[in-house]
Amino acid sequence: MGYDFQRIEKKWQEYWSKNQTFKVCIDQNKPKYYVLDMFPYPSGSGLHVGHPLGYIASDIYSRFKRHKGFNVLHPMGYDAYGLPAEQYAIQTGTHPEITTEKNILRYREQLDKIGFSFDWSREVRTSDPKYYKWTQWTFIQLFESWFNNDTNKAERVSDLVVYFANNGNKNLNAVCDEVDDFTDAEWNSYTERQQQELLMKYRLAFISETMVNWCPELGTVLANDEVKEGLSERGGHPVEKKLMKQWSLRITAYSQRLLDGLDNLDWPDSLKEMQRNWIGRSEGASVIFNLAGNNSKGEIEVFTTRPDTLFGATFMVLAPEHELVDEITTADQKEDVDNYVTWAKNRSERERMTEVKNVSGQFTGAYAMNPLTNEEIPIWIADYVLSGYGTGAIMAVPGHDSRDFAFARHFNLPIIQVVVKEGEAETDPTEWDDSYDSKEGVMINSGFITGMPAAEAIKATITRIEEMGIGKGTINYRLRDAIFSRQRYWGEPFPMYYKDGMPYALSYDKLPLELPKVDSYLPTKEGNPPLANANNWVTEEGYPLETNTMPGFAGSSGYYLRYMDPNNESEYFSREANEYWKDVDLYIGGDEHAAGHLIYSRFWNKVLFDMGLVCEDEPFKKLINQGKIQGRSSFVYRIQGTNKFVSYGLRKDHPTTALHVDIDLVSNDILDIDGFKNWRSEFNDAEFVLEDGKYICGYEVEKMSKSKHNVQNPDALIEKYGADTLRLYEMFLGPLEQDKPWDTNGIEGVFRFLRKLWRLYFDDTDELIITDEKASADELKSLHKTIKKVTSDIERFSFNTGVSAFMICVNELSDLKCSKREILEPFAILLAPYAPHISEEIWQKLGNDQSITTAEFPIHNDEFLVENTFEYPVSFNGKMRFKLALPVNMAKNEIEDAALSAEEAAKWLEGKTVRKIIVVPNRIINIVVG
RNA sequence: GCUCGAGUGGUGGAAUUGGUAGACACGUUGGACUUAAAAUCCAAUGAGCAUCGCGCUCGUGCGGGUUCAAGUCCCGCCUCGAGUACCA
Repeated sequence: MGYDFQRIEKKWQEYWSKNQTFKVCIDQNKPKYYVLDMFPYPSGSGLHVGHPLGYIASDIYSRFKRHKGFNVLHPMGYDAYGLPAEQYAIQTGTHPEITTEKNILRYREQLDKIGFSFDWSREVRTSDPKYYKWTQWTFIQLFESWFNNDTNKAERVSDLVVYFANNGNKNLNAVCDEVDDFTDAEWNSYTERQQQELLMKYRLAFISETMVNWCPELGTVLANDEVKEGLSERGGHPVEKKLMKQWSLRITAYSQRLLDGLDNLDWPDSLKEMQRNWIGRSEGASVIFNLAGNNSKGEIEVFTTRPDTLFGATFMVLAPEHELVDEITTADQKEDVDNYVTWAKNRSERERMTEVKNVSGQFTGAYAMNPLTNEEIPIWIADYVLSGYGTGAIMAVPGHDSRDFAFARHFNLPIIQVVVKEGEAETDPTEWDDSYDSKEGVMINSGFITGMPAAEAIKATITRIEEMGIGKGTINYRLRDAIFSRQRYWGEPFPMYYKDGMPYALSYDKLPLELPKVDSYLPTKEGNPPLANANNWVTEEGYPLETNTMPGFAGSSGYYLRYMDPNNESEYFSREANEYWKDVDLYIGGDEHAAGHLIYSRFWNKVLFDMGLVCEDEPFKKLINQGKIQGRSSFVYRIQGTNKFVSYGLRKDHPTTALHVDIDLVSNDILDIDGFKNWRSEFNDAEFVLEDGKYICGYEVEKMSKSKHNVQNPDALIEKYGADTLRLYEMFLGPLEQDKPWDTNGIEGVFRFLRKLWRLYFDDTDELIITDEKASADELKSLHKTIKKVTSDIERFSFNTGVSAFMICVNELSDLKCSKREILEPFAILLAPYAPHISEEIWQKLGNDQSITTAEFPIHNDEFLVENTFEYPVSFNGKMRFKLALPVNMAKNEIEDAALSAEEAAKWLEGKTVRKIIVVPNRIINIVVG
């Protein structure tokens, strides 16, 4: 019979499930370890081989940590809200809940077949009211919080109300929208509505009229990270800017803490870099320019990272949306300015981005004063200045900013050089091809800073403008507040209602606010979100409830916390659970979440941390991005105009068209011709030009997709080879972090390895052949070398080399005809994290009645690895010429003598002088001759 | 444009601290076993040269450099991938 993986895998999957082998509870006697996978969105097409890659790695690590005595939390759940189920509902009327449930069942079935050690008693689903109750609860926490810059953390709005009643907003250093000063007396005289409006400007979850990314095709707004190159991430539909009243999260309050927190995280550098870029901190100064002439009372504030170049500012540019545009535009320019503003407004984001090289703008007719030169400079508007960054206005320094340079050239505006490269002389800017943007250089034509290096001039200018009261050093961030409303059905309802036009939070005992049934999943005729279709969508008192729903990232922002205490009915999680499990020790998932989920989660966690609800400031200590598995598409080559197909090697002889062919019809690039003929009716009578009697297919590495016929789902492979083979093979494919093409060609090798391993323990009739005979030195060496290698490979997440270490060991033990318990029992434990089913079976057959998961991981003993001799590679001038076995403890000078007097050395020494001998003990001997 | 990452046999990849380049596996070729197939086992397999079983030369994207020694470090390029994009 041999290795009967189907029987074995079924048996152990049932055993684990029945015995709740992986159920985990708080155990103060054991150290905790929390291994988390990014939970999947259960899509209709089920798992393909790319999904389990990260799960297999995390499962190996979890099982390893259990063997090492840790209490391992390794949960799984579903990110169950999402667009596809909703779109399916719109098309078919099927409630998204039904579609989602069906997909989850399919996912679960597929996951179970791979033999993961998840504690399913902790499963969470973001769409489950028992879960989203806590998403809504957290939203209320955000609504009831504001950010105090003095303490650098979130505090309660209730405390803010007390402060306002006693002090007004004097001396308050909060992150907020623009607020005028008010006194305690004024505050106390305000109506409730006025007070609520003011508080809204401080809340961490707030509603406001903001410029949002509106996607007409999807009928919803999107957060910045959901827009890629002016198109929606989902579906690739055009996105436009639109002013709408929406919920947002004041994540910008945490910009600096989100940036600083990265330093101590064990995350890939590339991912940290992406987050740093996304946060986009830049240091500079804000400077106030007074308007010249009739408008002399007005002022324009700009942000610049180069205050040193202030003397070179020869004009100003405002974003077309800037609030002063109307006010400052002169009568004779009004028409042109209005036309430009209208034109700019109607340009899609995509157009604006792709037409970056086209310079456009319009003079307003107004002038400002350069505060340092007192020269009048013209004020223009142009859409290369963005309303959303800095102050939406810039001082243009065409000599030292390439965009300003292009603009000045186009509109014939003056250019002044104020920075010169060290040691170079001033040149005529009218002859330049480009501006000099570098900070390396010395100031010229710049009044009191002339002669200073630019870096020093930046500091000196900031000091001067602060003294003059016309500006100050400031820091700007690119990060925007997260827009949190979606005009969709399938998402968490906001626990909010409206009274007198202002939103209020529901009381906690009203949670969860369950998603209502609706007749239509589309927006209403009036253009309101789908929830407006619900009957009676009001509070008990009759106040209307919020009709927007939360975005996809709401449910995923704090799910790792719920896993700590998933069945708690009265709290999100208990203090005890949080203090025990603390944070995620290892988080594995894709890097597509760098600017989304991983920033929102960190923010979410920090707010809860500030409120004393969680004990760690950062949620994910170590993070690994598993690479994507790309598809490997196969092609057949049809001779144009015929139904004749030519084999890969001969395709150049004919004009051909390459067609994707289903990868299930191809094995080792050889086409199953009959299968192909039956694949589609049009190929029934196809003819073939073969090479060596075979039809060889071409291949290409592409994204896995249905249309390319290259999707590999794991079920068929498990059917054919078993889960243990799949697990080993996915790991053997290459380094975890690397993108790699899926190619089943190599899977046979891993399958052969497991069968070979089986034969070490069992004979042809499946009788155990293990003996209690004492192991030999060679056998012990092979085992202990492997223990050492496999342990260190798991610890550094090098799973592919771990698999190869197993193969080497099994090859060696087979050669030694080893069948000794002393060797093969520990070996089974070593393998258990990678191939748990076969290891359990062997373990049981060896007479153990407990699951192998309870066994202690073997520790290698260096004594068995000691060698008496080392085979030195002997090099001459760095080129290896021969090998020489010498005792390991031989003295350096003896090694030199031995090498020089070796028989093979003579030929290389003949007629040469030995200039130098390098001996690195137990490494290498290099003889330099000349 | 900017930021980050990667380029090693026919293929996936290994080489952890600068120290034998190509581990392990696939594929291919030849052989054993078998009526045959599957399975299994053995041998060869970077390229080139060779008085083809002594051996030599070249070889980790390209060009330089440091070093006794470079896939690994430094400088300059090329190609591919990812992120981001008028961020002042």
